[in-house]
Amino acid sequence: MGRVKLKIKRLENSSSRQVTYSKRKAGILKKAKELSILCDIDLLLIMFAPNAKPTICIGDRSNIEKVVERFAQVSLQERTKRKLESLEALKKTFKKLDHDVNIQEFLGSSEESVEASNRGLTLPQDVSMPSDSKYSKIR
Amino acid sequence: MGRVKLKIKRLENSSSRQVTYSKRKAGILKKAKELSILCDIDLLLIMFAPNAKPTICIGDRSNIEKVVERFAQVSLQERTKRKLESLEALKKTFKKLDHDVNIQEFLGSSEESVEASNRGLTLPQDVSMPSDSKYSKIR
DNA sequence: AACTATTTATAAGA
DNA sequence: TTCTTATAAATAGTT
Repeated sequence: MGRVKLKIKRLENSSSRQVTYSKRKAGILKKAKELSILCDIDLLLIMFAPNAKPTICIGDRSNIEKVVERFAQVSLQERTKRKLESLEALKKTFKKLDHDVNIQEFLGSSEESVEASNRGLTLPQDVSMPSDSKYSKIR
Repeated sequence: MGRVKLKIKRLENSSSRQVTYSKRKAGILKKAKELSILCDIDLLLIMFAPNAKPTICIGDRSNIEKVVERFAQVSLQERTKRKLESLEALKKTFKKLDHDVNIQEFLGSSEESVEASNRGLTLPQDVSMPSDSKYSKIR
């Protein structure tokens, strides 16, 4: 939205990146809060901008620890599956809602991974954290 | 957006709540992904709808465990502060972007809590989880 | 699942 | 940073 259509790729100009972050952060916080109220859901949104304090938003239904606990209850395999499902949903959304398609490069192809996940196979190494580990432990 | 302006309160009709959740979930996932790409930030969004599988979205910059770990690194006091800051930002946003004000009831008054948090005092009981606890432990 | 009238978010500019 | 405004995008109710 705005005077021109924005290409969805990293904004290279540092100051416009900052300005865009401020505006869009406010927008997504609003959306998150509205969604949690309208649809009565638990929700957690965390944003870590470089050189900035983290921004944390939770739904009205619960406190942040409860949401993190619920997340921790989700098994590694399940988490991977959910992430891939969201990716698939995103692809659909970008196809439907966008006139443009250039963001789809970022989404990549994950059909194989989804299948693998459904069979419980070939989980990527970089998400192989046991579901009962201490998240606070630095690796 | 839409034919009429929606009041931001729990949708009591179960089926319209479902429909709204589907639509807005897709919208916020898209927003989250765009923000993470445009502004190059770590981001985690989790939504738990009743009777539905959790929806998980992460930014392009990192894997989900990294984001949770970073969150775990944030101290209890800091987390409380960040949440309250987001609340304040939300209030501003709703004042600016909305013509309506009825959501502000939900946001409540937290100025006192922010001050208390700044002094490191009177943290609410319901967020009093030690930062080094295991999140996976059920309470 | 689609459509479309409207509201809402936001990119650029002041 | 804050406000304004033109325009793009999201979405509520409808089909």
